[in-house]
Amino acid sequence: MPTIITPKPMSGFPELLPAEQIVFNRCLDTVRRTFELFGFAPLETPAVERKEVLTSKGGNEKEIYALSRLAARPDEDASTEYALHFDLTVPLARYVAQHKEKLVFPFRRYQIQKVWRGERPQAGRYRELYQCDIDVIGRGSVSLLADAEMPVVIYHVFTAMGVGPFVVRLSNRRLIQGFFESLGLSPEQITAALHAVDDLEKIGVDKVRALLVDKAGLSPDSAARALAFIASSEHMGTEALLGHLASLNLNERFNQGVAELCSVVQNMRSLGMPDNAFKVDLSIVRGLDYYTGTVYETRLLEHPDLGSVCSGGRYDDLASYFTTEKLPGVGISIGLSRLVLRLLEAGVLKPNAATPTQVLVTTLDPSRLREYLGIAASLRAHGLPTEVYLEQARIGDQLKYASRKGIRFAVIAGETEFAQGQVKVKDLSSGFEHVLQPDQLPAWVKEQR
RNA sequence: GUGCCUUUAGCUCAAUGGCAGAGCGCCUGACUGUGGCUCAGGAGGUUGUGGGUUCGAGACCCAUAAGGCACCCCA
Repeated sequence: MPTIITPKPMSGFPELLPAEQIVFNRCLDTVRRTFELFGFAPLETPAVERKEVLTSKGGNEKEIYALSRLAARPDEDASTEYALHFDLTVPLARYVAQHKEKLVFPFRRYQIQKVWRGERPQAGRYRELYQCDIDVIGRGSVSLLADAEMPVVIYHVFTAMGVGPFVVRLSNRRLIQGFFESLGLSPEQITAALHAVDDLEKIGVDKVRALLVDKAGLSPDSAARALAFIASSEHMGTEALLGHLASLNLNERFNQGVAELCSVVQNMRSLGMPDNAFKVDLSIVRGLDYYTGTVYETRLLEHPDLGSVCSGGRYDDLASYFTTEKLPGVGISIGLSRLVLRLLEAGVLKPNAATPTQVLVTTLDPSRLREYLGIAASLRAHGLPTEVYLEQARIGDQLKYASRKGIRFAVIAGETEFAQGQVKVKDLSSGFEHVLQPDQLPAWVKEQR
């Protein structure tokens, strides 16, 4: 008796049943199709990078999975110089720096791949997950119009995916930096203050106030003014808010941030972004210091606990670790695994079939196999995913098979039908049966939808 | 890496320290050319693992593993 290895789930490495996987893949398709609709080109980089590439940004090495061989001779090292990528931005930076003479700029690419993170899994945090990124990267500069495109792409993705109501919240780091500058803060203080503001939603106003005073060194008065400034975006409409910001005229940096924000909002609207799908929110700063201008976060209104399901922003220099050439850009990223798995749990996205098969050709009479296979071939030739029931079983079991898998149509043909040169097709969702000429079958099935 | 909680049938969960159960799912039949619905029946368990206390442990104690949650982190 061989030793049985008990199969068990691996925490943080999600896997799905077919019905759910179909939903997930449909979402992947939607993302891909929409990215291409906006002219982003596909890119896939290896699952691994050299360790030195991955740690170039001073990343958290604890959370990087390194690649090693399971066994090595005593005199050799089983470890390799490779490690699994933990996001798609670092690989992109390496890729663009490496291939920049062959790429056409502005470089618009999308990338949909798994990434791996060595963190302790918890709700909505996985160790293996899909990221879907788009970026527009320039040599020297990139139009601010690209900043306006990002939320519009996301709007199209989420709308097509059917995730329910959502809002892309956006702000501008230059603006908020300018504001803190006007309070007399040093660059270091500003960085600390931005990190504090980033935590606003998570830890609440009072704790952020304390952070601003203790960590960023603001006076209680300045902290109060900062929080009031940020809160001002909460209840103001977009127009009123932008007008208000423009009237403040705090300093050059602030004014530039305001002007950028106004331009982005205006161009988003021209691109068809409806007002209820976005909101200017000054509490959005992103924790990452490499964002320099526009920043985005997206949340689902009916699932606020999910946090941001899609975020990004503008950066001055993508690949400073890999080239001296300045490559600014703007990008946004969807954490698809967290999003889709959660929406499946919540019932927002519903699986409805465990197979792509739309028509099952039953094999009522094994001696008619040639006819059955022919019917299937004809359905497939018309683009209808079709399966033939291959085992020997009673018709009841064959229909049960179709029913359990969520196959909608069953073709049933036996002595009676063949005698008339016809076939019967049954709609399992309604129980309705229809008898017709075999050559009419594909068209009939297509009509039913 | 730290803390808290959990672990009983495929799944969700019951069971005063005293016969291990239910619902759902699965299988069979009612139904030899018709799935779902209904009805009848059936299979399925070393109660995560190892030790201890006890006449007796699924329950109490210790250890351990796995899972969940929070912290940390989130490029």
